This record gives sequence, structure tokens and C-alpha cells, in this order.
Amino acid sequence: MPELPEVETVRLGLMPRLAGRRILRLTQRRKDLRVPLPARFAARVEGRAVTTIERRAKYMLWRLEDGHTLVVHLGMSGRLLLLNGEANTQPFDAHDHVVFDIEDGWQIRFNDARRFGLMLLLRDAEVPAHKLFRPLGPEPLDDAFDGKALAARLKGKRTPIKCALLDQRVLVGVGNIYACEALHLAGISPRRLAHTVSGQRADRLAAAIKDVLRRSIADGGSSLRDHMQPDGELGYFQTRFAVYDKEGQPCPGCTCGKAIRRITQAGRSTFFCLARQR
DNA sequence: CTTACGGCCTGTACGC
DNA sequence: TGCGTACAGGCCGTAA
Repeated sequence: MPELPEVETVRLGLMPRLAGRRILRLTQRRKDLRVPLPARFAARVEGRAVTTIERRAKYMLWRLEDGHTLVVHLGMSGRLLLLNGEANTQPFDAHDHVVFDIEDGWQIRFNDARRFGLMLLLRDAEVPAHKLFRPLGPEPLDDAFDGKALAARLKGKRTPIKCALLDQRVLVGVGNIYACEALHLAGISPRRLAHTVSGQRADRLAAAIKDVLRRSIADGGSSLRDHMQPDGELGYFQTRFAVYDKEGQPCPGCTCGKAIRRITQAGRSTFFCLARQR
């Protein structure tokens, strides 16, 4: 489920409850996670304070005071529920796999029906060189990421631009939704070969990627408090998408009057406007 | 080297 | 109502 903006929103929602506080107890409620938890996971985490939470790509990095990093990835269906201890009469869900009891009575539940998410415990210094992190491309919201940087990453790539945007070695954080949205905003066909996106086209696309991600983070931030109140769920908010999941609806901001089309690329749905995107 | 595809899991929506 | 099918916002390993 979560792409960069959702992960960022979860990170921002967790920070006030977690930064500077200790994880008192960690409970694994389900043993057969697709990616098993590290050995002695609970013992290595319990009693440690979280100094801060950072983000790299779609990974959260919970920095612990003892020089270790708890890496959290939400996969497709992962979510973190933030509950107050006193209001915590909520029964556990079958997919509440890992439970963190935090100092001050807060509880975080890692719920992940499809179990595509994962948790790792690494020494801080090991993170960049880890096999999951080493291949990752640039952060799209960094100042250094611009049209030139994007074009350089796309050079020589024979895949459709849509598929290239999903490749975390090209750039990180963009998933199926924001790939569709950014291409629509930039007026670029998802079928165009990646290496032909250069010059001004690459400038437009890089700007569009930043724009859709930033707007979505802003939406998430503004709805954070609403989502924490009722059920503690973090990071799920309504953003209005221009094309994603809008098959058959008229293309917004375009006078073509044509309906949004849906095609399949590399097994994933792509939504776009034939008239606007070339 | 690059690109294409199957597989991992479960839940939900929809057509018959 | 029940059943089958398609699909879901991610990513890895392997094959070609």
C-alpha cells in the first residue's frame, strides 16, 4: 500500500510518541512472518529508547540509542496502529503481528495481512551497505534530484518510462499510484521508452514527481490528527488522484473530453490520458 | 550487463 | 447466499 508520502506520514505521526521514549516490551504475536524477525529480536529492542525516526526510500529507520537501527517496511498491506494505553481495550486483530509497548502507555501495532512487510535490526553503519539499501537510487525530494539527475538515471533504459519510475534503482519512493500521477502531470505517455525522457521532458517529469509527492505528504500531514483519533491508524488519507483508478472518467485539467484509459504494464495497472500524455 | 516474469500472502470486489 | 476470478499502492529471485 504505502509509497513515499504514506511512509513519510507514518513517520511524522510516530515521532511525537516515540522519539526519546523507550520500547518497554516487544511481542511477536505471529511467528511465521514471510521475512522472519531477527534472532533475539525482542531482547535486543526492549529497554532501548528510540532517538529519532528517519526515512530512506519506503523504509522507516528507527534509530535506537544503542547504535542499532530498526528497519520497518510496510510492504503492500502493512500499517502501524498507534493506541493509547488507557483507551487500549481494543482486541487484537488476527494480523497484528508485532506489538510495541512504549513508555508513557502508548502501544504500536504492526498489522500486515499480506505479510509483504518486514523488520530488520542492523547496526547503524550497516544500513547503507545492506543488500536492500545499496542498490537504491536517489531520493526524489532531495534538492540534488532534478531533470538532469533523472535523465542520467534513465539513459540507455529500454523499458517504458512508467516501469522505470517503479524501479527503485532509478529513483526511490515512487510506486504505482504516483508513477501514474506524475506522468499525467508531466504530460508524458507511460509507454514512452525511458531513455527518450531527457532535456525539458526530464525537467518536467522530475518537477512533477516532486510536486505529487509533496502535495500528498501535505495532505497526509493535515489529516494525521483525524486518523489518529478514532482507531489509531496512521498514514491513510484521501488524496484526490487525477488518473489513478479513474478509468472511464474524464481527464481533469484537459479539454480533450476523452476518458482515462487503463492498460497493463509489467503486470501492473497504468492509468493515463491518451490526448494529454505523449 | 539488462529486461521479463513468477512468486510471495490475504482480503475485497464483482459477476454469475 | 455461495463460488470463482481478478485484482490490490512492493519487492526479490531467477531466467532469458
